[in-house]
Order: sequence, then structure tokens, then C-alpha cells
Amino acid sequence: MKTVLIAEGDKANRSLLSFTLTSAGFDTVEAADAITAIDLVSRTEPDIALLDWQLPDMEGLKLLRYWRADDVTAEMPIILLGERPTKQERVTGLSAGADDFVTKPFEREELVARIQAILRRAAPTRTRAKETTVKSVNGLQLDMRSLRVMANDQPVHLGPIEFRLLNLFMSHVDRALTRTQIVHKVWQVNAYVDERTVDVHVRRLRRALQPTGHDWMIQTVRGVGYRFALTRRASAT
Amino acid sequence: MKTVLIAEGDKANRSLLSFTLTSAGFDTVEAADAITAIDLVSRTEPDIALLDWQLPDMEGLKLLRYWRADDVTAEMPIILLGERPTKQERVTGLSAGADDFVTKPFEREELVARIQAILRRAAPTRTRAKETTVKSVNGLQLDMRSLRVMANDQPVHLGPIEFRLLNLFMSHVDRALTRTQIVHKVWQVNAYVDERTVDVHVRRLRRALQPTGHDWMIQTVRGVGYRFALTRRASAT
DNA sequence: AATTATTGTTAAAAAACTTTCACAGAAAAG
DNA sequence: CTTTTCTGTGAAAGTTTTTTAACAATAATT
Repeated sequence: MKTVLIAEGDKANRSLLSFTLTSAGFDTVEAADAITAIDLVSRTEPDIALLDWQLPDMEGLKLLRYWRADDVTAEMPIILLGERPTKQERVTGLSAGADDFVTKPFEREELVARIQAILRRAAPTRTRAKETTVKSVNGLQLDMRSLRVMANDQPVHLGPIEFRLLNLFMSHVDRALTRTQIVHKVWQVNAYVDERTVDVHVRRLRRALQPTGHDWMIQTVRGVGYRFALTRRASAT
Repeated sequence: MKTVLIAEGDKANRSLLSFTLTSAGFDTVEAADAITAIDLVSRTEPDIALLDWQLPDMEGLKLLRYWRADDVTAEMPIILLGERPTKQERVTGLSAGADDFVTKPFEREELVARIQAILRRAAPTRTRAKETTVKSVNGLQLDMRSLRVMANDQPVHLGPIEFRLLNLFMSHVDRALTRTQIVHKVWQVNAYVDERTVDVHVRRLRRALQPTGHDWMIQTVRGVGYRFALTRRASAT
């Protein structure tokens, strides 16, 4: 069962879309504005997003670029929806990374067919990535299904935030993540938490990984944030 | 360079398509009928095919199914072209495996954008993960993504300033940089730091590169500043 | 309702990093 | 060959950032 995110400001339109897609056998997730959409996408990881060209709080194009710029959502198929779009708008949208641009009012069956056409194409790479419910690195295993972490086959107990934090790290091996990025990913996009809080959770995560000697993998990048690395840091000589 | 097969019965249309796509930087291969198209596809293996809904000798839909049924071409992206297609035709085409259905007469730029959107998705050789984030010279690697430096595959630990300094050097190989230039780039344009400070950081950078023997690459240019060179200095013999 | 686990914040301690200074030594100039 | 200018180096002093622990508040569980 595929999940479709519907990011559309107009309530009537949204309901119609949801009804149409549900009838066609999709799960739907609805967002009335960009903030909600961003939050829902990071939480539910839909298989495809329908994105209104003009949301109440943000231009669809801007949101499209935001998602494309983010590793996690860079590959997510996106169909833009627009009312009487100009040629220029269609070209801009597609060039910015949209997979299709559908004009409102849309033919219901055609929209469904287009969604399926795109999913067909996107499926191989995407399902492969999604099927991986277990991330495993260096004897560290994180299982998304059971929400458990094992280190050298020993269970590691983590709180929800530490779990999401480790999941984030393991999804971006060898990448420096700023505290802001971390807050956005682990909490909410617009969450209000002090950046120092990140440090504390990193500390807790490290402590949990210490018994099995995996704590060194979470390295601090001074002035920036943290990095989950496979290579040890150079020893201070 | 991507190759596009144009399977279109009408000569004028075909030429227009060919011209449009060539201008956009594609190679094109033209077929006036299905038989030719089949032959050309198997011979040239295009990256994508534009397929007229109504070819002189065969329905586009039939040809589409033929290609989809053949292992070799099953994955080839296909865009259907049709004059005033009915909703039903569009749905049928997309359901049969087309990646898009474009109505004639088409907007040239939009068609190009759609082709690119589909190729983006279908691209077999994804060069996405390997972005230009790594500068590499002489066994010295600087990765902007992980904010890390490796020398002969050994991690090198640098402070933020040393990192920026090395980054600057590696961006301007074999160029003498004055201390003032260095201060402007590594600190701020208007930052006031003693120019001697640069020396100290250069010193530290050299020390960090010493274990792997890369320290000679940072050479002194007396009276000016420093240079990041690839060739050793002539030794006084 | 009581207990336990989890979380965000704060503040002190520790660590990492920068800058400056002083001086020795090298290179260039006279 | 001597003087002058410039660079290399180590270490102290100062700054910033991170780590750590403790606490209060919130949420979950029993």
C-alpha cells in the first residue's frame, strides 16, 4: 500500500483528492499548509507527494526545493498541482525537480494513472531503500520495525529521542550535521529547543554506546555539530 | 549526452521535435513508422523514446506494449504524444506503461523539461551521492561534507581555522597567497588579526600534515605569504 | 495516585582552540 | 661578512565551545 501526501490549501480540493486516491487504493496524508506538510513528510515518509503550486504559507516551488535539497526527501516523487499554470511555471516546476505538473481541475483517473506511472519508475530505488528496516554499521544495528538497537548483539536501551538521533546519524554516515539540522530532524522543523539540548542527548547516546565501545563513532565537529563516522578520529600527537 | 528516439509519422512534426531536442542538447534518432522505430531502438538503445499515439503502420499503444514486454526495452522511458487525446486514451497510455502523455501541439520548453524530469528519475548511473564535495590532491583529501581531512587514507585532525586554511590552499593550488588574502578568506574580510597569526596556523597545519609527509606542500613565499604546491621545492645541492 | 522513565535547562568544569609574544634562526640585502 | 628583514617555533594567556552532572518538569506506566 502506497502513501500519498496531499499538500493543498483548499479544503474542498483536498477532500476530493483524498477521496479519489483512497478509492484508487492509496493511503493518504493531508496537509493544509507547508509547515504541516514538512512535518508530515518527515514523520510518515510518503511514497509520493502532491504539492499545490500555491500553499497558504509558502510557494509550492519553495517547498519543492526544500525537499529536494534534503537528503532524506531528495528522491521523493513530487507532482505539482496548479490552476491554469503558465508555460513558464510548468517549466520552472519541472526543472526544479518535480516529476509531473498536473493542471487543476484534474481528471481523476488521469491523476491516478500519472501517480502510478511515476511510482512505477521510482519504485525500484525507493522500495529498496525503504525495505531496509535495519541499518547496520560496525556491529551497531538499528531496527526501525522493532525500534530496537543492538550493539555487538547486546541490546542497547535508548529513549525515543536518542533513538531518532541515532537513526539520523546512521542515515547520514560520515556527514557533519549542524545542531540546527539535527534539531529539525529529530524534533520538528519549527520546534523550539535550545541547541545545547542536542549536546545533552548526544551525551546520553554516547553513554549508552559506551559499554560496547561504539561511542567514538559519534564525533564532535567543533563549531558545527556532530558527525557519525566509521573511521576513528586522528589521535592527538 | 542523452539520445532521444522520435517515433512520429508526420515529417514536419518530426523535424520540429528533432530541432527542439537537438537545441536542448540531446542526440536524436528519427523514425517515421513503427517498424523503423523498433529497429532503431534495438540498434541505438536510446535513453528515452517519444512515441506518437498514431503511427502510420501501428498504434502507438501497441508499440508501447511491445517494448514493455521485451526485457531489453522494458525499462526504457517512453513519452506518448497525442493530438487531442481523450481522457480515456491518456489513462490507457499511462496505465500501459508510458511515463508521460504529452498533448500536441506541445510547448517546446515544457517537453524538454518533462523529458529531463523523467530521465532524472530513470537515470541508470546515478552520480548523485558522489557530489563535488571532495577535493583531492596527492593523497590529500578534503571533504566538505564530513568536514574532514584524510592523508593517505589516514584521518587528520584539524581545528576549524586550519581546516578553512587548507581548504583555501587546496582551492588555489600552486598560487602564492599573501597573508592579507589569507586573512580575508579564512577569517572575515574586515577581521583584524595580526598577520603573524597566519604563520602560527600554517605552522600547525604543517605539523598536522607531517606524519604522512604532506607538510612540504605548504611552501613559504618569502616577503609574500604561502603557496600550496604539488612539486617539491628545489633543494640546495 | 504513586512510581518510574524521559526530557529540557542551567551552570560549572573541562577541553579545544586562538591569539599574541618572544626569540632563535634563516634568507636577503648591503 | 655584517646587517637587516622575515619566518619558524614554543609556550603562555585568553577565548570559545563542548562535556558533564544535577535538577525540575513532563509524560508514561504500574
